Amino acid sequence: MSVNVRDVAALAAVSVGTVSNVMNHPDKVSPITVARVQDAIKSLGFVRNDAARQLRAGHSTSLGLVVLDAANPFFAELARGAENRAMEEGFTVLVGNSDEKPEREALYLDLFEEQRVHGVLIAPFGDAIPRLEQLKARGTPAVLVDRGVDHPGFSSVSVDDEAGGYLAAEHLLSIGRRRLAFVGGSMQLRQVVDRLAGAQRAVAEVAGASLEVIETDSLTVRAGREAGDDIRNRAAADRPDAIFAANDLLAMGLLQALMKNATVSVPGDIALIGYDDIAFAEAAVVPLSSIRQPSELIGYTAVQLLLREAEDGADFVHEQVLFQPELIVRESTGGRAS
Amino acid sequence: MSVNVRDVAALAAVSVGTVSNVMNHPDKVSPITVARVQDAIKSLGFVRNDAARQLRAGHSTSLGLVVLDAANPFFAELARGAENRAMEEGFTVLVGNSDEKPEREALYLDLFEEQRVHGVLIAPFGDAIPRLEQLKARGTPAVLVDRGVDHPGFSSVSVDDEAGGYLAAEHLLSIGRRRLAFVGGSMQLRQVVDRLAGAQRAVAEVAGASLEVIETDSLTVRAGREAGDDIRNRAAADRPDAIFAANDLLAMGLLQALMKNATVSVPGDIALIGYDDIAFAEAAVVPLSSIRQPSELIGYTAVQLLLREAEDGADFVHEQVLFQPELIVRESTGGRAS
DNA sequence: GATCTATAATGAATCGATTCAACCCGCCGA
DNA sequence: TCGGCGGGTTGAATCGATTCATTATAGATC
Repeated sequence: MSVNVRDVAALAAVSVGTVSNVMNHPDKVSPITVARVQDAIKSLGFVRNDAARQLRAGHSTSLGLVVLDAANPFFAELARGAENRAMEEGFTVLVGNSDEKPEREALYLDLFEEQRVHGVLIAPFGDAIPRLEQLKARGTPAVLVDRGVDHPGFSSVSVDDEAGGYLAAEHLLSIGRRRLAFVGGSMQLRQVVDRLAGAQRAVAEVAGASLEVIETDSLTVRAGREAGDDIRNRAAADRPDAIFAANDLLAMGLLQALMKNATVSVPGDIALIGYDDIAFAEAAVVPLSSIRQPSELIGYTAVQLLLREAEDGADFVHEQVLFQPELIVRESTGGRAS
Repeated sequence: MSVNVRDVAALAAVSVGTVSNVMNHPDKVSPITVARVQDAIKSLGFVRNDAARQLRAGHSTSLGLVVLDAANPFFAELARGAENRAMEEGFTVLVGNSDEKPEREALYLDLFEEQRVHGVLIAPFGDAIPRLEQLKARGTPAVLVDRGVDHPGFSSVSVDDEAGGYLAAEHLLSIGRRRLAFVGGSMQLRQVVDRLAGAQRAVAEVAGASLEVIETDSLTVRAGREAGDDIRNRAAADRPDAIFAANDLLAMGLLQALMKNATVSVPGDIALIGYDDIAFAEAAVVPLSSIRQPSELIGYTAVQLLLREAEDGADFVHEQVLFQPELIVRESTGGRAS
């Protein structure tokens, strides 16, 4: 049925080794032969079998990437950055969506391991470190993205979430708000915990300021809407006067829910700031203040580190890259329209 | 270095064939042996090599999906639907991003073919049919998504774009607008052409109505912003009084650009309707009217068809599934706030 | 002409899981 | 006692590209 190197070799009247060389080391083959083999390939419609190639090579030319939510533009951009860098080196990126579920995360890691991927990028949920240790022990390096590690055994590329949380809360305080709320979850996500910690630090510095913590089950528009409904249904006096949402999806959901029936005005009654600065934040009902992260750069850099580690092997020095977040002020916290 | 079936067989004191059977046909092996082999697998940390498996099997257990823009939530949802159905049958989905570029599209199709994927789902750009014919001839079935085909050789799952375009334009006309503009591109995309055709049909039915066509180079927020800047910079009298954008990303970009410096009011000066009804449309500066498509269902159904075709082989009857679009009215065309 | 070098080309061995024809062995029925 | 049956198990053959030690050829040098 399918055409293989042997068929090509026969038609071009050369050996299989030569066909292989034409595809992988054309400089080792005379130009005339190259041409003849390529003609044969074309006329037979030969497509090389990657499985056989991989089997021999011992590992694939793919990288695995596990994200928390593929529908979140932040991760879409991160993935794009990763893909770009990978493609420059001839690698492919397989994207798996954990949906913040440990079992799905595990499933993709298993899959990637069976595929003998060159390495794994992961935005981990909960404590995936033991599993990653296992991978590493079997020769598959891993880099954590969007999440720092104290663990010296792994490289990571992330943004200083504590600093970002501080920036956000400090900004809310600077515009005179005192009864802040933090909306986010799950608390299994380090990003969320760190952003909250930063916010708490900022609040502690200002006398009379408080920070209520409203935990959500995920970082989605839906979860934001639910939290927003709860807040809207409170007596006006019990509502916070500012909300820091752990990401922009939550913030968008909050925004929709709060403004329903014109119950709450943003930023009048409640100032709102998100996190990630996704493209849609600027186009929101009330353009959303946010904390910008270099999403594409994170992916790009992570692949860089991963490939270096795969190359250098055991004597690779793990690196913890930490980018700094940036405050973007828009109308949702009283900034002028852009 | 790596552990293989032979090692497992040795430790469990059975043959390699038995190890394989434990993994693939446990019913053919006595319970005691199964247990012994599984112990050996666990204690050695054996992970089966998918490349070897695939080589023997002749094809992988993956499906390829080529989308026009992975950052577009419409395709993110479509991919999720596809993944869900695929996972139910034990398949994996590899997602490739063509970015509306023929060469990237070709690259991913090549890649998928080398990987011997079970089948391909594709939202094609331009005329990919010949290439798909080639794939099919070599045994890889393909299903077109988000795009109908007259071609009987392929299944397709799409939404009636002509009807959707008609719905959108008719709605704009029904609220009294007469000087419509269609913003979209590239015209190599059948979706865009069909939506435009539907709009033209609606406009032709109303005396005194006109439709200007403003072509963009892609269906992105950026392209929308550029088109919006152009329109904003026109003399007020030369601006259309309603715009139908070929998708929501364009519409969001248009919205941002038009409202800059409060130059143009939406829907006052210009009514605006998008297409796809992505989650962010509802949360836009001015909540966006749109044409809703069952994105997740499209992906789900497409995988369904693809797997059936892969199963049945040559005697499979190709099916053209056509969903109907739905008009969603919001403030950007004067609908009441929800 | 003999010797050496550089360049091309060869093809058997290899990667690891799966398959399948052959085999083993205990047991039943004749 | 023997043939037959069938659940378990075996292990060589297989998938297809790549590698590498070996061989062949042409050209250069003395």
